[in-house]
Amino acid sequence: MRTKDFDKQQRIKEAMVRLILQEGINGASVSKIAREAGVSPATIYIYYSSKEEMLAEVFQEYSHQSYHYLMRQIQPEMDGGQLIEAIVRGYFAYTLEHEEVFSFVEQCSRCPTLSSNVSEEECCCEVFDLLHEYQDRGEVRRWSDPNLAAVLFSPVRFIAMDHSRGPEMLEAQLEELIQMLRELLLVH
Amino acid sequence: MRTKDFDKQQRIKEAMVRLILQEGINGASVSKIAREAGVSPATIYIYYSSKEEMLAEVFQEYSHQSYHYLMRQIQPEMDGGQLIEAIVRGYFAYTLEHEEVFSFVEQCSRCPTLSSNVSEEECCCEVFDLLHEYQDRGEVRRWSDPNLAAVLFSPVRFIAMDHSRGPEMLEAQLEELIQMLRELLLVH
Amino acid sequence: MRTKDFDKQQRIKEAMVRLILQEGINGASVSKIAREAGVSPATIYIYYSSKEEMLAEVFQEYSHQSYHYLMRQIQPEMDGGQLIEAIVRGYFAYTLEHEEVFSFVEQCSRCPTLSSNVSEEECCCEVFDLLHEYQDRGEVRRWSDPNLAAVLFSPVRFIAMDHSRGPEMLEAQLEELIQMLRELLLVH
Amino acid sequence: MRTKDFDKQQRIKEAMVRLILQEGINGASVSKIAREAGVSPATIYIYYSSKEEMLAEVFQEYSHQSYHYLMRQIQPEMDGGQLIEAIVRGYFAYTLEHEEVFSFVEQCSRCPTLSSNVSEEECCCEVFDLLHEYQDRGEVRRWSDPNLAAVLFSPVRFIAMDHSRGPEMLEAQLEELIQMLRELLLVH
DNA sequence: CATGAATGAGTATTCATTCAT
DNA sequence: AATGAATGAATACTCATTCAT
Repeated sequence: MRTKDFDKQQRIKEAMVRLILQEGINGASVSKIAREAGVSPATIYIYYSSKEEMLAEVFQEYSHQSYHYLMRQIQPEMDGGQLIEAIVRGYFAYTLEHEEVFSFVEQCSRCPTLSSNVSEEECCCEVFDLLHEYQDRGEVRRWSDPNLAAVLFSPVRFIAMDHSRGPEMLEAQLEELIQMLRELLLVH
Repeated sequence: MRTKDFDKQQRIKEAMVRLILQEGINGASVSKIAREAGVSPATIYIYYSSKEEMLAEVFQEYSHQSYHYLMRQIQPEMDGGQLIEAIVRGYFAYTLEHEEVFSFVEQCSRCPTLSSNVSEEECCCEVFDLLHEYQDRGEVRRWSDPNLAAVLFSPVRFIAMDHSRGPEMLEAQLEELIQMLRELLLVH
Repeated sequence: MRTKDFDKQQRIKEAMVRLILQEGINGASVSKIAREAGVSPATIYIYYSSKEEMLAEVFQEYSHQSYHYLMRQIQPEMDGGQLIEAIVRGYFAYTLEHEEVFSFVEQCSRCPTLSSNVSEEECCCEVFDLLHEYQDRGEVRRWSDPNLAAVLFSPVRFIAMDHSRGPEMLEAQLEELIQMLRELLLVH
Repeated sequence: MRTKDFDKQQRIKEAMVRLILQEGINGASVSKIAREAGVSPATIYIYYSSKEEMLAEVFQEYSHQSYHYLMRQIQPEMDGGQLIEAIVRGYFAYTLEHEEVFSFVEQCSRCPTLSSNVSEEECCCEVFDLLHEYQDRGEVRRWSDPNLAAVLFSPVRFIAMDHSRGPEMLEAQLEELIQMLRELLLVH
């Protein structure tokens, strides 16, 4: 018996994500994904029972990824100001480095048939744990978790989605956003 | 027969937006839209030269709608604090009242084949004009336009997209967000 | 607007029936039927909402055909013996002249998902009416309708299905069967 | 391990026949049969070289089964009238007890790609031998073998296929059919 | 302007079969 | 002998679009 080739599954996931970045969630048909991954359409159905299930499963999996990435940017000795900078810059760097996954997750989270199963807050609970520590140490203000998430992540995503600005404008905008969030979130 | 034709086109637009809310951008096929609008598929091609063009055109049109709605919530005699409340509450009310259009615009704006043509900033220029007045009067701080947009609109959208919370929780969250934005944006 | 081309629907039905004779109910795929009928696969779905529905509808339609054919072979002035001969020979002639339809109906009536909707007895009610007249006139014995159908039609079908015998053997067999049925069914 | 292998092949055959009763000859795919039998699809190809060959072989095998069953219902001391009753009731009992095999054989025997290889008369030669004895003893009339088969078996099959009648109606119908066949076949 | 019929190219999915272990 | 992974070709069906009226 041949053993399951998990590299093959990885290639399927990557092909799907790549195609969805290029052509939108519409354009990513099963046969295109198969061709892009170098497998037969039938092979996809060994790993996923339907296209819908595949989307949902990969969406679920990748929705955590940005927060894991983020956590790696943060050092324990940082103070509150550095933490906010690390989060904003780390999240933004993620959107650049993993453009396809970012675009994929953004598209899926807007799709009514997919988004219901994945909640943002479950994904970023590690970040919340960290923020709670800073709140307990009196460095970060005690705004509620949902609003912390709302102001920390969605403005960065908003900036990352706008491809019209040049790199130095972006840098200036990020810099200012960090300043705004420091004023808003740090205890003075 | 100007009104009748206009009516038909309006019905097509509404049918499309309704379908996209229900079934996602995939599920809205031309025939389904036609059936939902009560016209023949061929009729749609009288008003739009292709499905792609139809999506783009209606997206363009509706992407302004939330800001027009917003502007109607604002009275000239409001002070800065009232302005911020009106913007946040107005925008959130819009996402509830025009759920389909909101979902449609959100989906389109993440779709790589569509979003390139419509920039958020063009859509909310009226709101910027207003904010500039308040900045000139020394009531609102002089953060850059892109970051003003980022913190004023995307957190509200983020909250509006999360359907897991009950109404009284939502109200508390909005209240807190307004307080946060007042601290951040008003001159003290 | 183009008008529905009922000749096209006829060609679809004939193509289906022809294919099912040649390759069995397995081999008759929608695309093969379309190719055989000279239309696009999509066209079939203008006339039938699914393959299952198409099979069921055409089966229903054709299951009456043999009995209509039969009735045309019968003259009012025939006596009981001539009636039985006309039925047996007429039914057998039908199986030869409409080989594809006969094979199609035989196959469908054995398929558990199709046969439940079509009852043989509804199809041959005209023949029953006729037999009742002969029973009332004292020419045909008063066996029950189901058993009349059982002995009049199924042995003929059984003979018609066996393609191993030559024509003169068949003729002799039919002749004998007629004699058997006369003995069994006529009042002496 | 002779028994184990035999077991596996038996399970495959039974799974196939069961599935064909439930879903028709279309619905019985190799993978479904394998799943139903609890073996791998590849295993089926150890016992049969193709699906077509498997169908043909199992059809061939099972097409005799009803006549073997029948022969067991018959005692040597029966007279002609009892013989006919035993055949009719025995055959009918078979269709009830082995519903799946009966349905399977009926479906296969109508399928043009399968039926050509199996002739009914070869299958029931034991029954013919028996009938010839009764004919030689002057109890059963000397109708030809094909017509004997036609009137003895196909009406029963016809009745067995009609699932619309209740059990007591069926009993009455069988009773009458036995009477008919006694009149027709016995020497008076 | 408006239509329903018509379609070739595409959709997601399953098929019978073979491969590698 | 037996397996589950793998597949190219096929499945039923739908798509965006055009045609003829």
